[in-house]
Amino acid sequence: MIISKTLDYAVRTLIYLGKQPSRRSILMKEIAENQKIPLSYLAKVMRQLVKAGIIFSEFGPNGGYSLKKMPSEITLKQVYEAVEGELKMIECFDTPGSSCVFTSCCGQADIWHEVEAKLIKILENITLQDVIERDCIYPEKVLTINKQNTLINKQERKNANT
Amino acid sequence: MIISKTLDYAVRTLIYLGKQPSRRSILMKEIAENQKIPLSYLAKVMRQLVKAGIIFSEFGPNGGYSLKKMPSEITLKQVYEAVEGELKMIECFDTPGSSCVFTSCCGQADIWHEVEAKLIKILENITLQDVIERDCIYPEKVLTINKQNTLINKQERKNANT
DNA sequence: TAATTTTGGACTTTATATATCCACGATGTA
DNA sequence: TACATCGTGGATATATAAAGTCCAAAATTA
Ligand code: SF4
Ligand code: SF4
Repeated sequence: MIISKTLDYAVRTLIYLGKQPSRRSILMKEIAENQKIPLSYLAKVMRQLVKAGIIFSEFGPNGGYSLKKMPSEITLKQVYEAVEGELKMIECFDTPGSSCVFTSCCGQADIWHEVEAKLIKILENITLQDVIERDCIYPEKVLTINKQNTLINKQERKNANT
Repeated sequence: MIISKTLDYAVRTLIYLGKQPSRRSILMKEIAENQKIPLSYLAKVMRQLVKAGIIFSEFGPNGGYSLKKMPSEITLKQVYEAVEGELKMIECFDTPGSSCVFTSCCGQADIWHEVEAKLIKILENITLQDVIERDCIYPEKVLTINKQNTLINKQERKNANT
């Protein structure tokens, strides 16, 4: 019942991205160095975050990562499930592979399900924005993007440069 | 963030003990067979429950285990901590050995601490009584003991037999 | 004393989390 | 096109923790 190192890495990465004053892409290498995360392991975590639709990745020179949503739209539940898979307190229910002989008659499973539901609700109500605001080094310029801009990125930078 | 097998064993054991109509001692072997738990592993779990003051153990013939408190006085938090140790979401705080470079400046730790506090509160508000009542085979006679009797056990049985 | 049952700890096995590696695919620049 | 940059994907290794086993010692009863 403890936050894994992997999840810690993921949250720190998102904090780092969320704190960027502009939406430029950040190199994985920069994150790894700044956050003291093994680069080759971070690569894996990043992939999971991309796959979950939380961050945005770009190849090649000037490539890197950026948030795909506003910090206030990213919940801890999303981040948790991006790296750990679906949040389940106990495996016996909703799990095809499991085969506990007591499944059909167990008060415990019910109870854990209720706890699970409450925990999920808690995590759904905490956003990356909340986490960043709690950070002691709170940047003056926090990333705030219009929903319309969510998918613009390199293009934006290109236009800005001309 | 999943209930370990060990905790599942512990709760099932307590349900089994709590369902006993009288306060007689139950053999570890009986629990292991009834609950399909490896005997030699269960032995370890029982020790932890004894150590935590949740159950009562007696040596020798007619020995075995029984609840030390009423089901309504045993919370899931107690059971959790009996087998898993103190419930902590994240290690960086309150842990002397830990040495995260960000400890002094991390919004994440704060947040997890809040989640931890909420989760603990939830687990403190669920008792073994609640779990047993949720069980589909709810015994007519549920174990209910006066607080005064908490420590009487074998003596009780002896008197009853004469 | 002998039988019974828990206790304590050392030990092994198995599973999971964490970390590493390298060849490949996508992109930008010249 | 050629080349440098940077993320992707999967295979593999290592470390750590969970789960399970075993046996001799201690406590109790008869
Ligand atoms: S005993 Fe109950 S809670 Fe435990 S695995 Fe079986 S069904 Fe689930
Ligand atoms: S980064 Fe923050 S939450 Fe993570 S271990 Fe360090 S202090 Fe704790």
